[in-house]
Amino acid sequence: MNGFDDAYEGALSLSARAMMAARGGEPGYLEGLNAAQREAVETLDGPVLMLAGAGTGKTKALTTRIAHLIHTGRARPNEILAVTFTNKAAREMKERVGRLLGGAIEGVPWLGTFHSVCVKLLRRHAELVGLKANFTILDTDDQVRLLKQLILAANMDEKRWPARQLAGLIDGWKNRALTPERVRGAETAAFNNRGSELYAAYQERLVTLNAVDFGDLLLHMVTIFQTHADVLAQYQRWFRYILVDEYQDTNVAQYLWLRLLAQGHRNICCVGDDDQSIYGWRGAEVGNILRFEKDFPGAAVIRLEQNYRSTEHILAAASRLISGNEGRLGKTLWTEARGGEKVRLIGHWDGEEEARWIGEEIEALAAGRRALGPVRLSDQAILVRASHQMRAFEDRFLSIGLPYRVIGGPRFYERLEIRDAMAYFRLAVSPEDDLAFERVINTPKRGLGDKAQARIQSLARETGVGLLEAARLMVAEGELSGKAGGQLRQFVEAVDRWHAEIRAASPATAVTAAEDDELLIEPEEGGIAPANDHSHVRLAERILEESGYVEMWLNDKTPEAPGRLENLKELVKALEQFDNLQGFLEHVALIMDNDRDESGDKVSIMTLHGAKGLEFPVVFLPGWEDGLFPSQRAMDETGQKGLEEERRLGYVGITRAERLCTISFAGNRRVYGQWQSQLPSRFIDELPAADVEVLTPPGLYGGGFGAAGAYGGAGAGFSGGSRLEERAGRADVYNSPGWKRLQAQGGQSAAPARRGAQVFDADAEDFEIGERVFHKKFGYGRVVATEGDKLVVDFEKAGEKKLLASFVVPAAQAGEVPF
DNA sequence: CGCGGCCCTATTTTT
DNA sequence: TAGGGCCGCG
Repeated sequence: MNGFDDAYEGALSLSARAMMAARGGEPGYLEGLNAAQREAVETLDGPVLMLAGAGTGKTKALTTRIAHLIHTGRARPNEILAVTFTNKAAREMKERVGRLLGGAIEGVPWLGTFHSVCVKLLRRHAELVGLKANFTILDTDDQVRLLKQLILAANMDEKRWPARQLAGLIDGWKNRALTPERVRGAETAAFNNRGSELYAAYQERLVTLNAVDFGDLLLHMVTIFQTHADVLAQYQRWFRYILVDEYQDTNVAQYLWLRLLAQGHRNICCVGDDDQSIYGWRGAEVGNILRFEKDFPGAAVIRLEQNYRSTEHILAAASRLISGNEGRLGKTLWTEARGGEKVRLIGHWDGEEEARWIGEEIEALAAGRRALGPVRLSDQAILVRASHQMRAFEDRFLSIGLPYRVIGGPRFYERLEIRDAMAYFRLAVSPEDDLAFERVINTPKRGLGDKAQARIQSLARETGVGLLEAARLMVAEGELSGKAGGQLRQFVEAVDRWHAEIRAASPATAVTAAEDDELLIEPEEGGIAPANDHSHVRLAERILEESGYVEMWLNDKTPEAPGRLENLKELVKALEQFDNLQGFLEHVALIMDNDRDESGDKVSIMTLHGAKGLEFPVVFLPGWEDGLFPSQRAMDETGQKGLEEERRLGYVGITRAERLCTISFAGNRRVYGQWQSQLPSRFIDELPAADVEVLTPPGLYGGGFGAAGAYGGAGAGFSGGSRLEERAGRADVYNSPGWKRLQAQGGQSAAPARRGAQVFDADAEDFEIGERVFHKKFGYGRVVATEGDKLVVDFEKAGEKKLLASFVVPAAQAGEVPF
């Protein structure tokens, strides 16, 4: 996991071949760039917006730009800040920059995720937000546990007001750079009127615990920059050139952070593609990219439009689909590639059949029984909208013995046993880490149940010390009887022992104080471990042994236990690459990577979101059915905006394919255990007929997909107009019992229901706070707040939801509604 | 404290 | 349908 740092270092010290390969006085790395890429590389000063369509070589442009900045002497490596969203992207960039530069370069660029860069900065300035430099970073799990405590402390029903929901709310605020004081208006009323209050309490608690959550990493830095001009000035001077990857995914906090850093020299280069913005639901603001030119007047806007990935048909289908969105910056992707397969479209009777067909198709491709010639399994991918769709494929592939790999899923560092082990390590490093204490005090069971823990808690509160100290007091006073008392004593002693050992090994763990004018810290991630005696690895093993944790799993006879022990071994092994436990914990908090073995010839199954940035020769896009894709929920919650994001998701999906893209849908699908008839996705209607080949499955059900008629007759007529009527008119071509049933049942399926709801063309201002309303799916509730065209409604059954006013009717009218 | 049964809910996910 | 969380019993 840390290998890339070593690779990076290694690459930097390689021979300077790439740079020496100058031709006509030009550095060799400029060769092979097209005109636009070259412009993006050579326009070094001032703001640059690089609009890079899918498959247009943006990483190449970005990394070459970094190399060019360094090579031309424009900046020293460590004066360059390059931020990405994922560790994977950061790693890839590091490798490629290293390869480009070759020669002996002094220092390395600050190249990492927003979060990892922020941690390093925040450690230097922690005291400015009331933290100590060694603060811990909580993950979602810790966060939720903490919030749960606060909700209970506020005397709220944790069932009606789930901590997860509050976590989401707070996350959203942090994404928008809202500190508790800054939450205002209707939003203060969120979460049973206690939202901002609980948020404030949570922040206080975090400071007490000397902890931050992921959102805080950015938020605290923005706060520091906004309130300490000297600190900001220092970094503005230091980071002379800034590069940002996937700019369309930045949220408000990240945007502010970047703007603050760049506003002096304005040497900022943002790379993004508004058409690939698919993370709006977690706070990303496409607006950031759309208004770049306003924020940075005089910005050079460079479009990367030549696609090197896909066939012309695939590109044409994707382009047509995305053209349905409004407010795009607009790009026209083109390719020199001619010919190739059309996008294939096929309908199936149900989800199982779809999985069966795709399985057979994959095998046929692998065996070379298709026009493309043999395609390895690892060159084929299935991209689904929602992870539950994966199951049908897994079931099918298991039964036919087709090797597959699910990408995504539960991550290594999120596993129970890993989190437990980490909590032990955390406690050993920082005995005052109360959250870690809570997590492991009774794991394995030590007879220290709720009652004993409550007593420790209250003693800690009374005396104002941490939990471990309180536990020590209780032991000293002999307040806990018999077995539990002995166990607690042993626990405290063990932690003391581990901690003493760590201190002996590295007495000066304190982060060096910040110098005023110079950044002495090195940007690279910790963990390049030379003279590493591995004593911390042995300590970690002992911690897991002495705590009884390993034994606990040895004694466990559930089928998962052996796997968990394996994982623990793997965890300990990962430690070898670090100097000490502290370094490991630091690193791991941010690298929640889940690279699993990418070896083996297997089909990949993943979500569309997970596929962003990847490419495959052959791509299957199943489940293109209205309500599933586009997702009903996305449309309910954010209306047109949501639909457009879904469309971008479709665009991302199609553009992953290099040579063959197959879209499919099923007429019937089991949803929450109930059979539902489905309508083909509206996005299918938006594909260009000339680039699509409609496959009719022989002998399965009559007629196949109605597109044959549609394309032949109506042509472009599928967009616009009354879709409902059109679909009804086409019902004869959906010649399947499922679709017939749909007709008979009218409002039973998702699509007609949606239209039913839309009968009420209401604006948010038509509703009053406190008004009782009815929603088709969520039932009755009261309006808590209005926000633009949206309402925040506290539903009796469903809890609080934010949705478009048009999906809700006054409760009084609900009786008259023809649902 | 552990287990069995009941109830409830049910995208997308990175750091 | 299915999995997770919670409660109550032994």
